[in-house]
Amino acid sequence: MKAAVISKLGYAILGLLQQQPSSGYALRKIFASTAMTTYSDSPGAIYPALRRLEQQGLIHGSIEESSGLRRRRIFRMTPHGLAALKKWIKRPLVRDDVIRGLDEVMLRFAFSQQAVGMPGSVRLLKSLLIELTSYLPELRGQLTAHQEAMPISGRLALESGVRSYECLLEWTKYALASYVRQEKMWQERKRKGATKS
Amino acid sequence: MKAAVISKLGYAILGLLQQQPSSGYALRKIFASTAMTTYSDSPGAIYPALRRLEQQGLIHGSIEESSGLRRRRIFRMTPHGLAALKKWIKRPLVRDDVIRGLDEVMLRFAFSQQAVGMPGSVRLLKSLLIELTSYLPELRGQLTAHQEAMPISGRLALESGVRSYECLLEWTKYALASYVRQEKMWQERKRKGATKS
DNA sequence: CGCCCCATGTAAGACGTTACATGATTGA
DNA sequence: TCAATCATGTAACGTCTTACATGGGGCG
Repeated sequence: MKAAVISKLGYAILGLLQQQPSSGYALRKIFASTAMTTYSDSPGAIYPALRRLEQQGLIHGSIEESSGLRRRRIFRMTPHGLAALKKWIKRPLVRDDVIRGLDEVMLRFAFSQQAVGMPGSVRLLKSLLIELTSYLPELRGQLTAHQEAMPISGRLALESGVRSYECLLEWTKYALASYVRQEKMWQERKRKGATKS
Repeated sequence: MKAAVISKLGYAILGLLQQQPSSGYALRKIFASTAMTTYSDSPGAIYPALRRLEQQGLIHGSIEESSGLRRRRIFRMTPHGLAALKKWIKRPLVRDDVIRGLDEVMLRFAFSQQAVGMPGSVRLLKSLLIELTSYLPELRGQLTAHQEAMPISGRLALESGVRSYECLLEWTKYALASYVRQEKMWQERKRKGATKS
């Protein structure tokens, strides 16, 4: 069995289709207009990506004739697609994900709640926390080690990297805290509901 | 005349060669071991990139026989290469650079001081400041607008984006301030030197 | 009628990834 | 002598970019 290889754009599409079935054009608009602008909205990227996903049996497009407009293909996620999405989100975080693929990690997190539930989101955050706390000192070390040999702009650029990771670490803690809060509220509601009934 | 198209990796190489002539292998080690790990250290990326740059006349490699090891090609930047690097760094910042190509902007800044001097670095920072201050409110607007419709993890992911831009804005101000400080010191030294002589 | 938006697609080309190939030198 | 490191390269493959093509529908 071939390990289904799916591009980042592919996962972004899968995640969006999980939220609701959409046409290629609707996806393009999402990529073009929302904060997901990091992903390509060009037809030359999206339509081939959709075809690949369909050939892998992860999504399925059906022609919708109802509206008077040109035929539109609405894509839906298949059970296989959902499984692939879950697997991707649950994949253990490694150092390399944090260094070279942070945007992909954030994408996984963004879709995590719907796909694997709150415990899954929390797991992802916790391993992100671990990776960040192990990587940051190393990066700071590079800064102090090389700062003599670098022009000011080089040092500042490196500092910007350190800062952005520090910022992300803060966010991770904040996100975890808000999940804890959420869970407490949920428990509370459950308790109240139990006493009432 | 063809507009020399240079990839991000190409510019990264140009910038490093500006600092000092290096072999392909040395460049690979830099990409593999320093904070520049975002750029590929695979030979399949670097050697073709070097060849392209050489064909465009931006760098020139000369075989160094001296050491007993296998022949090594040391690449040096040509005047054309320096011109291309400067042009790239001076290129006006647009919204899109900030949204889709922040890492490239940081790369430009990192090399700016050596290539175009402190005034060039400051110019880059100032336009980054402008773009960020115009983009951030828009991004925050998206957050408030869509937050009802998103799962918590989606909202948090978007918040992480907002925060990282806020963090970058802070850094930009900090970097600008340290250039101002630097300039003051420089003026100071000049004044003292003048009184002494 | 011309123009813009909806909506889908294809083709050429550039670039990076992965994997393989080569070969010399150093050290266990 | 076997493995690791230095050092350069090539080939197949996948994906994105850019640009073009097509065609219906609404609007001034």
